[in-house]
Parts: sequence; C-alpha cells; structure tokens
Amino acid sequence: MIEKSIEESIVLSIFDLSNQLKKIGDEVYQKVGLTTQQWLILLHLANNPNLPFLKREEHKKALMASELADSLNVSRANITNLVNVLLEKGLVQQFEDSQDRRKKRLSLTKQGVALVEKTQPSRFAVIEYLMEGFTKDEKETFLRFLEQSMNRIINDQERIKSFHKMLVGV
Amino acid sequence: MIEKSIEESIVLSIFDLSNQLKKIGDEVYQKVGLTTQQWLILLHLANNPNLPFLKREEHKKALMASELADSLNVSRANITNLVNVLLEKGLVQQFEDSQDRRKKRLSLTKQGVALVEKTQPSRFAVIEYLMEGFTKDEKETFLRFLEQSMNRIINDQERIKSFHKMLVGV
DNA sequence: ATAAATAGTTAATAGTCTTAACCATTTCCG
DNA sequence: CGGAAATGGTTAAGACTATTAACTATTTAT
Repeated sequence: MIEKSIEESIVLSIFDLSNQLKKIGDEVYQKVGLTTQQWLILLHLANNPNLPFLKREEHKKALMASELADSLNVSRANITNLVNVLLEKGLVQQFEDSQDRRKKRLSLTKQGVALVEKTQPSRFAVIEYLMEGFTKDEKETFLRFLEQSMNRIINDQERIKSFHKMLVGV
Repeated sequence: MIEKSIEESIVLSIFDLSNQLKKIGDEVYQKVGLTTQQWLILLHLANNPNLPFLKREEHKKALMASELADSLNVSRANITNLVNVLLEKGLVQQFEDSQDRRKKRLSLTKQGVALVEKTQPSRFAVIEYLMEGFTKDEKETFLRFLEQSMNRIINDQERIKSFHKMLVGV
C-alpha cells in the first residue's frame, strides 16, 4: 500500500495538468497549422517575458537555434526542423550574426508578430479562467514554488542523481 | 510587446517543470527498461492514492485498459501496446472479468509490486527535495490550485472551447 | 431481435525526436 | 602563431510513441 503524500500528489497533478494544457493548446495551434513546440518558438521570438528561460537569463540579441534548444530541452537538430517549418510559413526570418558567422539569429516576421498578437487574448482568457478564485498572493507563492523546483533541477543535478543511485541494483 | 502576467508565467512554468520531471523520471525508469508511460501504468495498478485519476473516481475492481487510456489521455490501442511490454516483462498480469467477458482486468505481479516498492524511496526523496522549504499550508494551496484547474478543464470543456472561438478567422 | 455501445486488438502510418557524422567558424592555449 | 577543441548549424537514418481505421467479441438498450 502506497501512502498518501501531498508532495507526490502535487507532482502527479503537475504532469496531468501539463498534459491537459498541451492538448488544449494543440487544438488552438492546429487551427493555424502549428504544433505546440513551434508555437513555443514563436513565443520565444516574441520575447514573451513570462517564459522561464527568458526570465533566467537576459538576451540582448535575437535568439539563435541553440538557445531555443536549451530552453525547450531538445536537440539542435530538432530545432532546425521546427524552425524550417516556421520559415516556410513566413512567420520567422533568419539572419547571420555580424560578429560570429557560425550563428544565425532568428526573429518574427510581420506575419509572425501579427499571429502572436491575434492569439494572445484567447490564450489569456483560458489561463485566467483556470486560475480564477485564487488571490495574487497565492499565485505568487505558487510561482515561487515552481521556480524553486526548476532551479533545483537545473542547479543540483548532482544531488538529484545521488537520489537515483539508491536504485542501483534494482 | 507582451505584458508580464503571473498567470501565464505559472502555465509556462508548469510546462517547463513537467518536462524536466519527465526527463528525471526517464533516467530512472530506463534503468529498469521502462518508459514514463509504462511506469505510470504500474503506479495505477499499485493503486497509488496520489494519482489524480484515482482521486477523482473510486475504483473497487481492478483497472482495465480503457480506464488507463482515460487517465493517461491516450488511445486504447496505445495502452494495448504499453501493457504488452509490461506483460512480457512479467510485471503485470491480466484476467477476465467474471461478469463482463469483454473486459480484462489488470494487476501487478509479485515482481511488479516489488519493483514499485523498491523505487518508491528514491522517488519520494527527489520529490521532497524539490519542495523543501514550503509549508504544509502552501503545499495544500498548490494542490487545490492544480485540482481546480484540472476540474475546470474536465468539466467546462464547452466554456474553454468558447474562448478558442475568438480565434475563428485567424 | 436488432442496433448501438463498449472493450480490446491489429495493421498501417504519421509525427516527433534523437544520434551520428559532417562542415564552417571561432576560441583556447601550449 | 598554429593546431586542437569547442560551438553553431545541418543532414540523413532511424527509433519511438502515438494515432486512426477496421475488425472481433460481448453486452446493453429499445
């Protein structure tokens, strides 16, 4: 018999909710022929200040593919493919970095900007509806919680791996 | 320019965290030759009381494939494949329902139970480390928050779709 | 008694992502 | 300085995950 644990409940609920949110998102993005990942790239290039990655580090120059790979936690090869679709659709444009010719900077086209702006209200409406009834304080605590967890995952990889080592020999 | 929004920050952080947690999990499960999805099935069959699905509805009889499909939000065909792997590995067993011969009930084998029990401590250690420093009250608020959001997604599909209709014509 | 619904499976296939090898360029440092 | 290592990006091959559609078997509804 596994015992009740509020901590495990939270983790499992986060999984569940993230899945559901992704499904909701997919329905919207499919209407404009995009996947969730492609959509997230647009949000990055729109410099959405709510993206954890953009909160963690400041980016003065336009983003490049390898930074997107970091943020989305996927391979660079994968980003190449995702960005190619966005280029074909005319939502994104690419230009070479003047100082480092290995780098290609990415930015939204006019159409890309227009798409992000057009979809923003309905995204906000869904999000706010889901969180209705909680106070600002509660939401802030919740966000701190999410950010602490993320920071620990990012900074204390070693520590977390040491927990795994309990499993050696299974 | 997209404005700062604590609500959007929360949603994007949930995505991010869920991704990271999945990656951490994958590393552990790979050691025992399982995927996250297969692992989640084991947790269901172990009757883990922290699973949102098992909290939402009581299940007196052993679970069947279509219930797992509901909980994990995937197709029944997919569950067939996932369960086949667990059957081959001898972690799960299947038996026919006595009252309804269409149904196949699933349960853990001795080895399945042993595996779940063996991995539980390290899972708990990671989870508790991530949430260290928050009070019980705060954690309860998060959980209520997560559960409210999930309930709204499940029960108010219509309402949420109406937000999407803002997008018609994009 | 027949139609519709439910449970599960199979086969074909779409979609997403990864790894490995590669080129070009830049940085490091002996 | 000059070669080695690191970084950024791409391509090709394929693994993996999941889906849809068609099918069988059984049960439920009318």
